[in-house]
Amino acid sequence: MSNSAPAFRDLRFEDLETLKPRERILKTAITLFNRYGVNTIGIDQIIEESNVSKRTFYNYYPSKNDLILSYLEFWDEFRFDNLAKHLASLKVHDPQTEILTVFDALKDWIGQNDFHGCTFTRGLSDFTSEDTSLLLDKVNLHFKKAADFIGERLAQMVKPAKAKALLLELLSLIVGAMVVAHATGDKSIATLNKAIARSLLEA
Amino acid sequence: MSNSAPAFRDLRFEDLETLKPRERILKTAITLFNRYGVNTIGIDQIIEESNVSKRTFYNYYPSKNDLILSYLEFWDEFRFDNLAKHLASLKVHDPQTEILTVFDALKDWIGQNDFHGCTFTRGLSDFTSEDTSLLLDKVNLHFKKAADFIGERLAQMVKPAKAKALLLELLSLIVGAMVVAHATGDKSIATLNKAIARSLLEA
DNA sequence: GGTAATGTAAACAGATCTGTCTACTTTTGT
DNA sequence: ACAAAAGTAGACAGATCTGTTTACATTACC
Repeated sequence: MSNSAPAFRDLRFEDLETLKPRERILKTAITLFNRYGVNTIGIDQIIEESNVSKRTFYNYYPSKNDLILSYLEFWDEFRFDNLAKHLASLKVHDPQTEILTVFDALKDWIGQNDFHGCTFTRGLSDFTSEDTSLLLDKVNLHFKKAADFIGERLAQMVKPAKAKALLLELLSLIVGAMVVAHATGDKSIATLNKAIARSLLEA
Repeated sequence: MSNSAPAFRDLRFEDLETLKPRERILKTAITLFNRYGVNTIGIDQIIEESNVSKRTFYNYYPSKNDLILSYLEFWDEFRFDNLAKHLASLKVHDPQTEILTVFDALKDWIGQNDFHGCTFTRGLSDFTSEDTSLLLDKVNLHFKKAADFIGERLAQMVKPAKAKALLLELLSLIVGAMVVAHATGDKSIATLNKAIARSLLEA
């Protein structure tokens, strides 16, 4: 696992044939991994659907795990960039408002066409073997970044003991929304949970 | 996929060598599937760790999917039996109390040694191919049973429009607790979310 | 005690998967 | 224009996985 991810761009909406091989491979992986999971999708299928030769594939991604790593990096980057965009459009910047903005970003994430559950929640279960420990690290890092973002703002609002409970509750509202949206197809849960989060923060 | 599950017993705490081959296989599968997932665990590994010959394995479980099905049935049965046990010990039986009891059962489930996330939440992602559609059906049936249990009681408490939102919120609190407990290792989330559920139901 | 059921051990077939390698073609930069 | 870089096509090795089969041993039961 050695390659760095390509500069961020929204590969999801880019035409396959206009992309260079490397990004064409990644875009195909994003689609297939999201839909069927990293374990059931083989290299051969990604190679075929991205119209690339096997040699070219292994030139850019020396192993399948490298590709999965880039896939995780893509979504991590995408999600935090999206959050940053929402934050930038805020008029006020108090901690509570910023925390609640996470639920607006969440709404985008859930609402994307072809949403098949949270990549990172899934990763908690997918990367349990020794040769995927680096991938599990990436997953945990993503959760840590999210927890830190919220935790830092809670620290400005409430006492530490209260902050600890609130952090767990907020994380639960976030991932709960994703799983419920995935399982039921009902996307209103993001808005419902934002309201619950607000009432918790104002209590 | 043809075999029926063995009569319910808590195989999780039963000694391997005291069990008959069929249940020895299932117990091994429960342990390994929970920890590493159904996709990364092979038949050969289950056969070896359950001290059974390949022939015997295929005698009881004609295919790997049969075993996974029994595994799902085991947990479905276990969870609803556990809920029933909690319900039986209630003094009062109003709808709200019964709904909140789900969080007590959830606490047991999360608190089990070797908890590695929700079997059924994971199944939503694991069973995405054509030859696992029956397994996905089982997963969805489990969620439907849970949703029905809560939904029937909500119908006695609030108006339909309110019930729809409450159902999603409660399901989110349940699965959110499981994922957060899995990701962080902090099991207090079950109790925290029960309190949130209570305040939602009393609003 | 003898027969049928149930078990062990392990070779084998066939499919699939990751990753390597060879031979050839196209693109690109200067 | 021409050399280097990047690409295609695809055979192949080696590992792994599911499921079958053969040959033999043990257990259970009437």
